[in-house]
Amino acid sequence: MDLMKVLKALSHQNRIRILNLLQKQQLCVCEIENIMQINQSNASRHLNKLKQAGLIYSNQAAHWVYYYLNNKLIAEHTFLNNLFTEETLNLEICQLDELRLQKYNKSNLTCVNLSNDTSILDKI
Amino acid sequence: MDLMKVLKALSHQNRIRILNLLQKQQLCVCEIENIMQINQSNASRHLNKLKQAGLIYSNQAAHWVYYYLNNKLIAEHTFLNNLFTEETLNLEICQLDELRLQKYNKSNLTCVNLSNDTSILDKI
DNA sequence: CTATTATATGATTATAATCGAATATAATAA
DNA sequence: TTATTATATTCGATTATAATCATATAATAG
Repeated sequence: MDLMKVLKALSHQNRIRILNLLQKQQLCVCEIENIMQINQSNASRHLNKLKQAGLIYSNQAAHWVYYYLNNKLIAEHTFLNNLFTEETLNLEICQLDELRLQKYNKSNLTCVNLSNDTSILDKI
Repeated sequence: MDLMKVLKALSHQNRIRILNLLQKQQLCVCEIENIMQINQSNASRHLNKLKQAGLIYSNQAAHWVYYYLNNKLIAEHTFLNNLFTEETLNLEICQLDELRLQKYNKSNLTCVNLSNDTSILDKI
């Protein structure tokens, strides 16, 4: 692990939000985009930075690229584990993200129809 | 604690080096400057950023301003404790810093005469 | 095949962070 | 008092990072 690269990857709020969401479940770019309410290229770029730092992996399924945590790395580096389990959720914005994630999970939205109707998430 | 502010403070190598050194003992600006072999304004600015993030405190004694870790904050946030006890020392540059700190401690140099003769540290 | 869609990337601009040199400030010593 | 010293800060320049828009790529559906 390149510690400085990881610490730099952790130094932006959007990336902390992404990592916090991925703790709950793997998500594809379009899901992250809509839950976090940021645009597509912004999401994609932050994901790439996290991937370059080794914090996440990706996995393509049809059109969609799913991102998920590198749990091995996190388990091997206690400070990462503690950061994600004890700290990130205290950020208000991360709490909002989780609310939107829950709402998304309870809805009938999926990657397939998400782009047609984001009104459920917009209201949060 | 402002998590994002702390994470941003942790995202620069010089600041990680400073925190790693302060784990061992409190140090004044001129000591940090010479041990890390960076210039005075660089040292002062990074120290200020760490102070603004709440990671360190300072204490003036005569001419000299000593900086020391906010151990309470670190104890209350396990990820910080783990970062400093398990990760930073793995950085080569931090190991070199510690060698220089040891050499400094064994020498007859102090804040008072440090500026006259830094040759001991230069050689490392 | 063509059309559509999700994601990545290029190009540009905007914003933020860092740096070294010089200066300001404040403490001390003479 | 004045001179000296340690640290903080200002300045201007540079570099790094981020954001947005447009386009490229690659997968799929029809």
